[in-house]
This record gives sequence, structure tokens and C-alpha cells, in this order.
Amino acid sequence: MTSIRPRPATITDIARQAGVSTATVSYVLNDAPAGARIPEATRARVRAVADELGYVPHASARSLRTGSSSMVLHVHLDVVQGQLASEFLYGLTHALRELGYTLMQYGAERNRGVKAARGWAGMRPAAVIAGYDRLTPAGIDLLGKSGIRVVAVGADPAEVKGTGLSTLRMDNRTVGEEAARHLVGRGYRDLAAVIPAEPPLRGMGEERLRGLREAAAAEGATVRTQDMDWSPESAGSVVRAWLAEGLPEGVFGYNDEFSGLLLGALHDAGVRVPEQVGLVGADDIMLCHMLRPKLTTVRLEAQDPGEVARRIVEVVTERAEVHLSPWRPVLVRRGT
Amino acid sequence: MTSIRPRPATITDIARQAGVSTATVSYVLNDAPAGARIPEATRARVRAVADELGYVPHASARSLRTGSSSMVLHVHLDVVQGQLASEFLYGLTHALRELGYTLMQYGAERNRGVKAARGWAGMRPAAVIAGYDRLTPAGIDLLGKSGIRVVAVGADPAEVKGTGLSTLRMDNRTVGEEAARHLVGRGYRDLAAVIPAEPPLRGMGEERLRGLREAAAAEGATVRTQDMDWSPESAGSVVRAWLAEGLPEGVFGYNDEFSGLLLGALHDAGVRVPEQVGLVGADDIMLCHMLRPKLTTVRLEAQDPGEVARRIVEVVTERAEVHLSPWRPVLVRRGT
DNA sequence: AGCCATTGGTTATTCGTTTAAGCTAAGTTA
DNA sequence: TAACTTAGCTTAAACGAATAACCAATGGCT
Repeated sequence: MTSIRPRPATITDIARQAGVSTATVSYVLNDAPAGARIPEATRARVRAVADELGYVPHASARSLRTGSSSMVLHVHLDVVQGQLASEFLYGLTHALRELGYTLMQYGAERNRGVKAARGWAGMRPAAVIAGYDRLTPAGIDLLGKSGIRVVAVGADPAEVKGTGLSTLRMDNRTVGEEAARHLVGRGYRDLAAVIPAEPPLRGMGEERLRGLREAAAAEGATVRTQDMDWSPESAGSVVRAWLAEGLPEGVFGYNDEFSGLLLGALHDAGVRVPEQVGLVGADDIMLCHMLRPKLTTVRLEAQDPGEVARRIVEVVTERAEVHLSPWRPVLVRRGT
Repeated sequence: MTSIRPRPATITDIARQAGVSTATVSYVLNDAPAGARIPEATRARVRAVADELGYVPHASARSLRTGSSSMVLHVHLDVVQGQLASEFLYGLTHALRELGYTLMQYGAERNRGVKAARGWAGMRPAAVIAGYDRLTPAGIDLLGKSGIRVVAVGADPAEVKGTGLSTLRMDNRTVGEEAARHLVGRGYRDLAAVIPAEPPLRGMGEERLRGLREAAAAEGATVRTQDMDWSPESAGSVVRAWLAEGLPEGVFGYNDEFSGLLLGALHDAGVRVPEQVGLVGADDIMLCHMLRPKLTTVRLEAQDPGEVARRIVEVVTERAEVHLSPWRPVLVRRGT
């Protein structure tokens, strides 16, 4: 026995069963001004039938007709991670919902540039929010042509270009600068930094490193760097290299998680933190409170929580072009 | 100066510019069998115009017409976290894409039950995959009425009911059992466990605890429990309570992150792990490799990677009803 | 009685796409 | 030469919802 696929109820079904026209149903269900002249008795009947049939408006049909979409697409790496990203998403989801938009996420996208952009554009979202490493000028152009606003997150406006593009800059340089100020302030002159080897994080790492370098140079400190993978083994070999060439005085571990791996490897090598080597991470995730000694870190703090969401909403609703860098680095001094 | 909103190109635009009908354009662009009689010259012209105009098909219009959606909705907690979830999502995204489906994620949803279900149903996805704590019988019913398949993740089929519901059981009881076996095997008889206080995690915690309790009781061990918040302070007060009432021999920390917090608090209290207290976490995330001693943990391992994705695809495409529990607990013995 | 206003709706069109069912002109066959 | 094929399209009708424009019936006013 094959069961027939249940068909979702439509306004036509409601209209038939309530003995009115589809127009009436639409007016009632939307509390449309044009339907104000429909008496309460009819309205109640229509609503009752809609309820009984479990009616749910067809979002695609509606947006096709009205020509406007209530969806905002967020494109991310395989999976969203980290506290900053989590807070960002949470705030954004709710701010957008309040304005009648729905934030949908689309992840694990291997395609890039135009090919990916075509996929996004097909859903005709009101806007696309994407990490800047997902975007190419051609892709931005294609979205722009379709009237879809694009917000590049983490981008320096000078780097990513395209018509109608907005940027939300996560200024990673300042993170590195803050870390350098802290380490140099402790009297360290021989600094080392680690930079993630894999592509999606590498760009961020380079930015943080640039800030670190500049601020260190200004104070007369030197910085050596090494690539590192997201694995305990890689952390081990970084530490072995340091032991071979002489321990640095201060280390910037790119972020808290890489720093956690380094801290473990340093411990295994018998290096004492912070007595022999000072360590500073970045992002201030809960991990800092699990490690011993507790991890000192630099956190990007929203200058005004909600600001980001509000500005994105501006981009979406008012078609404004917005470029802002709403985060500020803050050092959280702990045990390392 | 107000710029006019760019209108995405439609097949009508292409038809006009290429001097053919919209039907022809559609046939060409879809490589439809019915369009096989269209000569290459025309096809090339149509395609050229489509390219030039940056045409991207309107997914909503298409799915409205064909009556079938290529979207699968994944509803999750605020943000997806953890390795298991990440692997699951990644595999699923790609398996579905291969079959022409697009996995979209929808998070940070406060609404539950019917209200949430209405929102999901409005997008007319082919299926909804949701944590079982997001679902209520009424919500499942509403989705079923609309012909949308529902997959409850993490649910025991006996617990969650509804027409046409499939379940993907993440059997958290077995995680607790495996932890108990390990701790008892070490000779501990006085066990303690921690359970997250907040709602979304609480359910999982209770399941894990149930398994722990049963397996411990079978071996003649006792289990005391305490609520814990996701904060270092809460971990501290849990440890203080233990000190007051006598240290347990073995602790199950619910998951790796809670265990990490506990490990830090134990360290601060001068309790040595594993000499005085044995500790086992769950999920086997990278954190285990950062802590010292390294964290012993129980991991749910996919019995067959890809199995989950394949079965979900069955649900989506063949309207099968599937109930499986594709994960198996594995103990990873490390330092604690 | 004739006109107007109001009530309570309905009709018809549109959004972008797909697709079954035509239709015309040229070529082929009986 | 008439009938039949075939190539190469086109026409038209959906899908579900929104909405401008219309309309019939009733009541009130002059």
C-alpha cells in the first residue's frame, strides 16, 4: 500500500471549504487593510477552517508574488565554531527575526566564487552574509546584478571589492597588536608566533601576525613565526623547534585553541609557563578557564552589542552600504 | 540619487533577447528531453544570452511549479558545536548535495513545537531534521500533514511519537554505560556524576546518567550526582561540595568541556587527578589533548561513516521511515 | 423614483518557471 | 498531387499567494 503524499493546504482549499473566494481568505489571513470590510463572522469562519486544515503559508509562493524575500543567507565554513561566531550568529538571528527576516545558514560549501554565488542567488535571499574568503569579485558582481546585498565579514574594505558590497571588518590586526603590547610590556623582546597552516584560518592568522609584527617592531622586539596544524603532534614539533633554536620569551598562539595545544606541548617538554615562556592566546573562550595556568588572551569585544545586527539590518532593509569595524581588542590577563 | 533595485534576469528576459519563447529557453537551459529537437545554433544563442544576463534560476518559482523542493532543513540549537555534530553535518551536506538536495541550517530558534513547526513548514522543505528536544507531537503532526518528512535526531523512538516520523537515535545511555564500565573496572565503587542544569543539555545529561547508573548498579557501585552550570564558578562549587562530603573515587563529567572545567577546579583545590580522583569525559574533542593530564573520554563513533547520511537520504527521497542508532560508544583511555 | 454610499465580497492578473499540447512550414512518400 | 512526417518551435495552463479593480445587493436620502 502506497500512501499518497499529503498535500499541504492552500488558500484555495480554505476558500472552498469556507465558501468564500481565495481573495477573501488572503485578506483575512493577512489582516489586510483591504479586508477590513469583511465582517467578523466571516473572518472567524475562515480562520477556523485554516486552523483545522493546518494551513501554513507557502513562503516561496508569497515571495514570488510580492517580489521580496524575507530570508537572509549566512554562508560559513564547514561548521561555525567559537564563542565570537556563536554570539554573532545568535544576536543576528534574533535581530533579524524581530524585523521579519529569517536567517538561514548554509555551510560546508566547497564551491567558491561565481559557482557558489549562483547557488546562493538562486534562493533569492534579501542578502548574503559571507566570510570574505568565500567571495570573489565575480561572485559579488553576480549577486549585485540580482539585487542581492552582500556583506563580507572579516574583510578589510580595501581588500574585497565589488558593487554594492558592504563589509563588516573583524580587524584581526588589532588583536595581534594588543598581544604584542602585552608581551613587550612584560619585558619580552624575543617573541614567537604560530600561524595556522590550513587555508580558511591562514588569512586570519596572517592578519593577526601583521599586527603583532608591527607593534613588536615599534618597541624593538623581534618575532619569529612557524606554521602549525590543528593537531597535538604539530604543537609538539613547534615546541621541539623552539627548544632546538632557543626558547622565545613570549609566544602568541594565534588563538586560544592553538595556544591550548601549545601549552600542553610545552608542559610535556618540561618548559614552565609563564616562568620560562609567556603565552597569550586570542578569543577568550571557555577553554582559558580549563587550562592550568589559566590562559591569558586577547578578546575582540563588541563595542556595542547589537550594533552589528543593527547595521546588517540596515544593509538588508535600506540598501545602505556599510563598512564598519565594530570590535575592539581587550587583553584578559590570566596565568600565562 | 536613488539607484533602482537591479532586477534579476528571468527566462522572459532571455527569451525576448534571444528571439525565442520562454518555453524554448526553459528547454534549453534544463537540457530537457522535449527540447531535443532544438538545433544547436538556437541552443548556443540562448545560452549565450543567459550568460550575458547573469541568469540564475529562481529556486522558489521552480519549486512552486514542480511542487517539489530540493531543500532539507536542519534545525539546531543556537550553534552547532562539537566534533560529532560537525562530522555529522559535513557528511550529510555532501551526501545530500550529491543527490541534488541542499541542506540549510536554521538555528537559534527559541520557539518550539507547533509555532516553530509552522515556520519550518512555510519553507516547504523536503524534510526537516531536528534535535528531538525541538519537537512536539503537535509539531510533528503539522509537518506530517504538509507532507514534510521529519527526522528526530538523538531521540529514542519510544519517546517521540508522531505520524511519519523517523528517528536517528543517539544513544546517550550507552555513553554513560561505557564510562561506568571504565571507572568500575579501575576498582572505583564510589562514583560521582555531574549533569548540566540548563534545558537543552539537561535531557542528554539525564540519558547519559541513566546509563551510568544502571551499569554502576550492576557492578555494585554507587553514583551521586550534582547539577552544574557551564561556568568555572559552578565547577568550583561542585568540587567544594565533594570536599565537604568526601571525595568520590571516580567522576563522570557529562562531556569533555564540563570535565575540563572540573579538572581545573580539582587542580585549584589541590586534588590530584587521577591519583585521588579518576575523571572521564565524553565526546573526545580536541580539548582532551590540551589538558594535563590528558582527558580520558568516551566517544560516540559512527559505526559506518556515511550510513547516517544514506539513511536520511532514504527518508527524504523514498519516504521511508527509518529508525536507527548508528553510533557506538568507545572509550579513549588517556591520563585521567 | 432616482441617485449615492456602503457592505461584503468576487474576478482577474501577476510573480518565474515548467511542460503538455499544439501549430506551421518544409520535406517525404504514395 | 494529396497525405503524412518531421523539425522547430509556440501557446497556454498551471503552481500558491497577493492585490488592484470591479460588482451586486441593500439602505438612506432627496
